[in-house]
Amino acid sequence: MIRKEQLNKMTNFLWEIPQSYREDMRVPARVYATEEGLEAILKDDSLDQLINVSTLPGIQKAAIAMPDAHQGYGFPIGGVAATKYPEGVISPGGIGYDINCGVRLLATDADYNEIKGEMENLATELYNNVPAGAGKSGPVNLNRQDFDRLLRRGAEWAVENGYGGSEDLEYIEANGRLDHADPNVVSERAKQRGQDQAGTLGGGNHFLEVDRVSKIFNQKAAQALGLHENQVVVFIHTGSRGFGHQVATDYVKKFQSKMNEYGINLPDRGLACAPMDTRDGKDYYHAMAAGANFAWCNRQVITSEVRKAFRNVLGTQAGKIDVVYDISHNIAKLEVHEINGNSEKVMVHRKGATRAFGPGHPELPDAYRDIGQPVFIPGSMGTSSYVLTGTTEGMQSTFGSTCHGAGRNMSRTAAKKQVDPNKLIRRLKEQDIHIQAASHSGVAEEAPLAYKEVDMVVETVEKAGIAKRVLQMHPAAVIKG
DNA sequence: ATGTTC
Repeated sequence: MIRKEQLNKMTNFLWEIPQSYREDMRVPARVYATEEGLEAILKDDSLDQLINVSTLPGIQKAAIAMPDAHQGYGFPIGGVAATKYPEGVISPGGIGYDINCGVRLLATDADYNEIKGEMENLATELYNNVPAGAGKSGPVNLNRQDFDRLLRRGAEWAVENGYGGSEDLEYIEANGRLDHADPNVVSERAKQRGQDQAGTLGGGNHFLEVDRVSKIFNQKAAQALGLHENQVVVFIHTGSRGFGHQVATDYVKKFQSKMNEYGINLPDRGLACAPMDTRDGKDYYHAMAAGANFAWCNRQVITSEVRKAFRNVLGTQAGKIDVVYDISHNIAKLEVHEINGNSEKVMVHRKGATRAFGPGHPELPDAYRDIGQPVFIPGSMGTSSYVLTGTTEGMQSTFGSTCHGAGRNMSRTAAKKQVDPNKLIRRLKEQDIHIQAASHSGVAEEAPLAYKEVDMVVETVEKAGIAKRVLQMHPAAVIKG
């Protein structure tokens, strides 16, 4: 395992393992962390994994880890790797098994103090409207032809079928649809698992949360996002469910058996990949795009169910519920970035990392062009969450990326041993936080003590200059799998 | 993350 002495301190918030550290490194490995944050990251294998990532064919500039980094499959969670297009590789392990896991924020017109008394009813109604937990099916159940159409069209499919309005699409990364999604390169098994899963939350760290805006750091940005203090907002964290998981499983297995054929030799099987200019590489990208589209559709269907639940409990009091934005933190995107003074096309793998484009980027909605891309950073269950925006500096240093959450610092097994879920639920209720969960052991696994301090993670990315705080939110109702 | 070990 790598030790602190082997890292060069570049700034108070950035550390580097030079390319000379190991012969097979193609670029340096960099980690954003405070001194204290680094100690936590060094406790698991995430930086050794980051060094392995730096050996990927075609990797550009650096393998990058965020302050919420922890050990994952092959690649660390909280990592960014950009590979040169088209001769570099694409790797399912650099994207994650939950393809296009991401976070969507909705803004209601309600004031927290006015609807506080309805929060428990709202939690129950949301829980009843949005199936939570592993293996649950949702309101959408499609035949194969319609499901293929959903995979091609993403969030658009949901809107066309009565889940939300077309104005929602403008406020989703990539407008909720990646081109080139191809159902023909997705296994039958993946389609079977996914065809009744749109509109479901899933388990693990996924959640549906009602929050109040508790503190504003940047008034101008908050205003552009349509957010103000004490406003009730809704936070949705989920991904592509069993569908994306099966796509990832299929291609990891396929690539692992063909690494010799591609002539690629890597230090960890979890890095299995294919050159983007091969049939296999293209097929995975097109399958991943289908997974991404499924996840956007999922969050769009859930949005529509949330609107229904609010109407059922509050009538017109909730007002119009708008999509603020929808970000992806497990995805690879073909983007143009400046590398050594040249504009280069790269496949930016973000695994547990959020795209954070700076002000002026053409892909941002008009209303957000001047403030930069909104970024949503959830804390652990029952703690606060943050809205940030991307920066110009981040475009240079991290391919326009930042962190994605608090990041675990304890295993699920260890958390289960230490936490009594009923006690935790009671304690949170005393703080006016209402939990509705499908699984009590899931609640224990997600206890705040199993996570790093989100405030520390957010402070690190802000001080490092790769994202800027806009506001803080505080939970009032939490739906968990 | 995941029909939580095809």
